Amino acid sequence: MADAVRSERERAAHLGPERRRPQVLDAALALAVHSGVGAVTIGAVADNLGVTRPVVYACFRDRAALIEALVEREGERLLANALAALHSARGDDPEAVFVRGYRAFLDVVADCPDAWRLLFSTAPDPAGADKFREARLVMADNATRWLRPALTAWWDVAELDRKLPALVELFMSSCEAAARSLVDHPDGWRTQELGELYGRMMCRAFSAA
Amino acid sequence: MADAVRSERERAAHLGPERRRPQVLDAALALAVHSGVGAVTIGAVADNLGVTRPVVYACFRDRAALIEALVEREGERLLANALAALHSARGDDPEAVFVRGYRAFLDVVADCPDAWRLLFSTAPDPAGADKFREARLVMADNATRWLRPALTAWWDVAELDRKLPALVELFMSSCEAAARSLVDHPDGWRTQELGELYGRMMCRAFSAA
DNA sequence: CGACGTTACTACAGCAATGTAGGAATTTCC
DNA sequence: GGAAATTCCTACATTGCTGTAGTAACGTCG
Repeated sequence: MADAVRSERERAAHLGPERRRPQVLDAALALAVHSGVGAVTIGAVADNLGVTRPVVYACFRDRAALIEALVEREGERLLANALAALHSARGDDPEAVFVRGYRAFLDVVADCPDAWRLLFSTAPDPAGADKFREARLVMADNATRWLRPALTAWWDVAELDRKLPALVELFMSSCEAAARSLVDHPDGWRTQELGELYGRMMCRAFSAA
Repeated sequence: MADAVRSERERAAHLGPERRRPQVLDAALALAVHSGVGAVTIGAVADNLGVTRPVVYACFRDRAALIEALVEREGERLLANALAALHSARGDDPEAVFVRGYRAFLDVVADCPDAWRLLFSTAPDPAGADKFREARLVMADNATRWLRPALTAWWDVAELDRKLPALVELFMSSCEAAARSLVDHPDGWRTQELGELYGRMMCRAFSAA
């Protein structure tokens, strides 16, 4: 099938693979967020970009490579920001630290909500499934590294090693919940208030671990 | 393409659509849980069942109808059990109620983990997307109905109406986290212990809402 | 045992997406 | 201005899945 029956469209600019690649990823991200990773077909990306499919193939070997590159780019962007957020949350008063942490985290999500949606609220496609898992694992790993010393220092949690996986699971999920609250009802809450609510609540929760 | 090049397989039993239908749903569920809803193709279901595709089409009008029926069946199973679990969690002592609630909930998940996985940790397929949303909404709705009176009666939470969506989000996520802990690391925790941990923690969290 | 209704199988047509080859337009460089 | 390189487009072959038509096996009832 031709891309356009008798194209009305202007011939696309002569950018070349190097300069085209980021545009392709942007179009793919928009599609993935709006309609799920399954909707990221070469054809759909090309259409969205006002370009024909071979142009996309010039940027990425095949569909799998495109998805992987997308997950990698967004994962790195998110991870870098989230790490900075975690590192910014230090201090002596647990509740204050938790609140700062959730606030910083929510600022990150508010800053690049699509990266978050891609990695945490869409389907892990058979294509970049490994990349998805990897990106999420890295996040969980960093969460663990932040959580463990906090829990030992402040509350001396018993049997921490055994509980830790479950606690990390809860922590990650609370972050997802906070992010969803922000992303799905953007009018109701500012990051500051929402961060305070979640920080206060989850601080209490972990103090009872 | 023929279903088998020159079928070695025995001819399948003469069951007829009525008796075949539940088998088809079982096969579809196994596929969806193992490889995502996207992997639920008519052909894959038929193969998994040792049957040819037209047999599946005799049970369900098309792929969409199959997915919808699957989500509906599993959603109802889960909902009925989860409702019973919530209703079993009543009393005067908040922490005890929370613990009973999470325990009962985890028992439900342990009882039909695949139903849970299908609805909450797989991709909402473009096919039954509405059914997915609906099933999840019903669960959230029931959570809200349980949470609201508890929060007013025990802790007289300020601005409850405004906070409630965020609190429900957190509550649902905590349930997902608990379920994941159970399903992904089935050796580490029994439902009783895990329910107590989560119940204690989340009770504290909500008391600080 | 023989005819009829039910069930499953084989084979086909259609569609949508993948990935590729060769030709046309544009830019660059002399 | 003209050749060469780059980039994009049209067109095709292939694959995988959907949904359907016609045929062969099975079971049941007279």
